[in-house]
Amino acid sequence: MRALHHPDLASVELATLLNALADPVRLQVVGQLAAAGGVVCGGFDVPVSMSTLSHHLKVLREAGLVRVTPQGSFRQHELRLAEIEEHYPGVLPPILAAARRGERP
Amino acid sequence: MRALHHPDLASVELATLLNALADPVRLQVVGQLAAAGGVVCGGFDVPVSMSTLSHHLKVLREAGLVRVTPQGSFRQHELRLAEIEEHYPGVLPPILAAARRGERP
DNA sequence: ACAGTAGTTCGATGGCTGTCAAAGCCTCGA
DNA sequence: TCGAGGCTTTGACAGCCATCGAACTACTGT
Repeated sequence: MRALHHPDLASVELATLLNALADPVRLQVVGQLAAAGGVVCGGFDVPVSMSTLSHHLKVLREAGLVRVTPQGSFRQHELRLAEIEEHYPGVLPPILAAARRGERP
Repeated sequence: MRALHHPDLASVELATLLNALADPVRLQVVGQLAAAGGVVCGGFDVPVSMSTLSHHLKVLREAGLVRVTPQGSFRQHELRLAEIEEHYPGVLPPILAAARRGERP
């Protein structure tokens, strides 16, 4: 499999990070990642096709928001909370809280 | 002049708010608004044309981020900090801080 | 009334983006 | 080795978006 690049948070623009979060589907994804402690793999509950979900996960990864680690034929996704907190302190937690508050089916 | 609509923050989606902030120019604008206490009118220091700036200010206004009040032939822009804080507590301040930290000419 | 200044809107354009189905990889288990 | 499951990539497409110059509106001062 390909290299699976994760950018250094220092090289990620704030606008890029916010842009990655500025989509309802991706907001749902990070919300579920935060709720599940990052253990979820492809079992996300989102209203899009598999290929579209894959695209969104790629956007999140390239924005430095999630780390993807292949484990067998699965892939584990987790939020890079600590690193983000280091470079953009205080930015992510309130957004996660608002996202969690905002999804009630 | 037209009605100059300002949305109720309760009807603004989180994704909309983040999307309004997910642009370098608009991030600069809100950064300067935060720094200047919201008194600036059209004296923004941004690398785009007047019409483009006007477009960005419209996006920010329709996302509930700024309030625009016509004063004579000028227009005063200010952040709706308190209202945003009420509906999305803790979201804006860290972003403003990061934006301020991120612009050094 | 007139000219000037502040700002918006229009029309056009090129680029980016979210979406899907279909085809392609990897990895595991039989 | 073969098949199946899990995920990615490709190709295509429609819609949105940032950008500009030019035309337009609105207000002020003379």
